[in-house]
Amino acid sequence: MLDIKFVRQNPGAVKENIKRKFQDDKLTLVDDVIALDEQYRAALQQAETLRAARNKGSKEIGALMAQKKLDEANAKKAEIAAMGAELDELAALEKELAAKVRAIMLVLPQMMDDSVPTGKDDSENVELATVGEAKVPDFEVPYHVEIMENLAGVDLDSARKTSGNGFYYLLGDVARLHSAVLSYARDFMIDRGFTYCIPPYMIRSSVVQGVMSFAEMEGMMYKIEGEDLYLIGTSEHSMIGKFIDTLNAKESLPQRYTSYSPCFRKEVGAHGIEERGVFRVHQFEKQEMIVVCEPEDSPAWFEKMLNHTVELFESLEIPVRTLECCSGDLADLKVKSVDVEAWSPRQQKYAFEVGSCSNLGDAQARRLGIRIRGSSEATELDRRSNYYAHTLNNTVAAPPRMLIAFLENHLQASGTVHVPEVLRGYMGGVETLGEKANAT
RNA sequence: GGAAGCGUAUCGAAGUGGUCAUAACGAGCCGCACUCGAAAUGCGGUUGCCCGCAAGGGCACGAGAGUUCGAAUCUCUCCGCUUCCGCCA
Repeated sequence: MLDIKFVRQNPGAVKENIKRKFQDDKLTLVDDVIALDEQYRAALQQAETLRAARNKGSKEIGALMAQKKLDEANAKKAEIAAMGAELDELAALEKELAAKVRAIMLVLPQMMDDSVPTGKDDSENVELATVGEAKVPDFEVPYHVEIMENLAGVDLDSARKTSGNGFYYLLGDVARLHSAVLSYARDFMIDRGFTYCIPPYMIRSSVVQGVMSFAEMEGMMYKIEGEDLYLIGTSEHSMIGKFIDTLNAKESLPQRYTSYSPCFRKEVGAHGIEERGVFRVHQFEKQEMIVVCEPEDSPAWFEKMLNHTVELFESLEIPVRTLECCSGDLADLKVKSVDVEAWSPRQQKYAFEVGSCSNLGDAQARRLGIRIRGSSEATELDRRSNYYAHTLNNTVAAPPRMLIAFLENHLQASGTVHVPEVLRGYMGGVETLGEKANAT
């Protein structure tokens, strides 16, 4: 959400930002909201003037009552009661206008970073870098479900019966690999100064509305029947929500967490839920990182966080590329976003989106009330009022999707799967998966 | 899940329909004084949001709604906390 003052003062820039996102239908909203805001402030002023008069009168009644001047008090009461209707009307108008302004403000996209390339949709995202050697094997790499089945590592038939499409049973070495990757990712981030956290997996609607746009909420979030609770789509939701309505001391920033959680997503409208396998599923697990920081520090944190993920994949010997989200593909709350895509030896392209690093600027902070206490320097001139923090989030590792990339890239011609050095400690020292199966 | 109690500033806590919310009282924190320095003591300061160029005004006592000329105070709903009971990993 933007600052209404910013919109008022920079309508041109706001419109330009909307155009760059190819959301021309929202252009008229800018002038609409400025006009509504003006009406709102006028109504507010009128209502406040009336309230001031009422407060003053009520105080006088109190004084009269104390002096036992009942007649005068009653006369005053009638006088103020007469103002009641007008005040009610103005209060209703004020409320209505405020709601209208907010409704539009929630729909206006966040101002993007200048560095975001202009483009209509995901086809115009821009490759930034490739890391690792993208290999094309000299044998045929099967579909990931087949690789997993060869390791006796997945049971989709049973999952369809118990839960439906988009769910899975992971078994044996594949399940262990799943846990190993998460544990390794956790420690990888702890080593980089992030605090490990296990958050609530359900959150209230007020928090949901703070961390994402309405459209996202509809398409992603599972609601618990009869409760004001939603299953989280990512631990980012709980982790940013953790800071709701806080006024933070400068010294307490940056806040850096790496959080683990299962993630639940409806994937409404996502064509791909029909995709066979575990690429797009209703339930997965994720090691995440989030940062709450000073506004001026968010671009630097963005780079650092992105590098962490790239380095993690490098250490797992999985080639990746970074792909900058273009303006049209960038979610409305985001200032900037870069995806990490893993190499698919089977498809011979970077096919797997395994991470997404985003700078939300003050969008979530403004919705949730995450503020920083301004300097309290003695002199008035140095005194800086309180201001909104910036929030960022990024994937560390999200299996089982990332296991697809893992298995494809580490599959050997023999059908076994190579376990990279860094993961062996989490796999009981195993260097190769599938050897026993081959032997028998 | 049942019962009772509670939710006021950084913390403890008073206020139970108006003259106490720039929130009593106590503590903490910051500054100053005293001191060689410190402790102790004394004095001063110390919530946030909104409108406004300003003067000023409005709002907030967990959240929301209601009663009233007027609500921290009365009523209702919700959220949270504490204690006891029940249940449970």
